Amino acid sequence: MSEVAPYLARVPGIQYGVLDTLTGYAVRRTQLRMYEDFVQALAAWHITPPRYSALVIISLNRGLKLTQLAQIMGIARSGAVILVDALADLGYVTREPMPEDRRAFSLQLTELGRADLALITAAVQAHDARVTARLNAQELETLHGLLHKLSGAREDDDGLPSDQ
Amino acid sequence: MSEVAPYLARVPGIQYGVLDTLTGYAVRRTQLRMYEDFVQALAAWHITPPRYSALVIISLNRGLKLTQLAQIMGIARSGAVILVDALADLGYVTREPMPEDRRAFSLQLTELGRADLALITAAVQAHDARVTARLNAQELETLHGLLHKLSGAREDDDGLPSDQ
DNA sequence: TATTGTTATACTCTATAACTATA
DNA sequence: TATAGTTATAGAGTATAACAATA
Repeated sequence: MSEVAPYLARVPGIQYGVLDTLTGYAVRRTQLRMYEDFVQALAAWHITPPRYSALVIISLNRGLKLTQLAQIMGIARSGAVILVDALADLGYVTREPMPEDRRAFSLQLTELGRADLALITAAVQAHDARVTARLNAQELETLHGLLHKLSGAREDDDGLPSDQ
Repeated sequence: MSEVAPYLARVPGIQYGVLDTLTGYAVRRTQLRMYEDFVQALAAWHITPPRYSALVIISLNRGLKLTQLAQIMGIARSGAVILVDALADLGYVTREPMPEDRRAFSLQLTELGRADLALITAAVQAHDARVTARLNAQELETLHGLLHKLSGAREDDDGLPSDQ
């Protein structure tokens, strides 16, 4: 057993003062709690949040190059290499040669990757539903709308993809 | 200039699929964006979110021991040592001997720490207000209430300190 | 010259475990 | 024996920079 309790759990009898008025602190508490639950819930699959995001994005956007994946995820190319290596080690992703550019590879989900992604997605959705179980459908919709405003959507961005 | 764009920024033309339906993903996007903005806004003060939380908690809860700070922040004692060392290097915190237990120290804010904390808090509040500028007062109140439900408050927890 | 994927390297943050001095 | 603070060490996760192959 660890000496460390869940991150930022509220301790009775402690004054938090201005921290309780900051949106950033509330978001951080929530994110740490959900992240931790995700990692535990998906531990058996060896899937972390970034790995799951990469799997979903690769599955939905065929022929993605490693550099594109890095841009989409906002990480360095060297980080994308490590991420793709991990997904390849799990047998979920392969690097396919691109005839039109022999420097690059096309990231592809394997059959196993596609099959397991369905199961993993079910586990992720169950985790998400469990953690948000205290909110009803309308509250969830409200929360998503508010978070969408905060997370950088531009006023003129309708959120729809510009092509495909 | 870095090769890396802000983390998880939405890329036009990319399909995100199930990711857009997950509360955890929305919270993570928001948290990363706000965290990054905090760090930039407070860079001149050498204050990160954990350092700020520690400063506030030390200032509001006199005579705190390092082990208690670690428990409150949900980190290991070794991490609290590093945190307190950083705040001590900034001249904001001192370790005062506790006559009743010569193993322990009482964490105290210095005069400089108390004075600068007021200025730092103003900068933090300005950052928080700027990042949440797209939400009106009622939306902010709604968001805080929803996040509070998600971040682990128990049904029977009125949020009030049990003593002091 | 620029780009793609890769490797080398380092920095930050976090953890566990062992140590010391006290209790 | 147990606890408070510390130190040593290691593991993620991230970054920058340099490299070979290709454009």
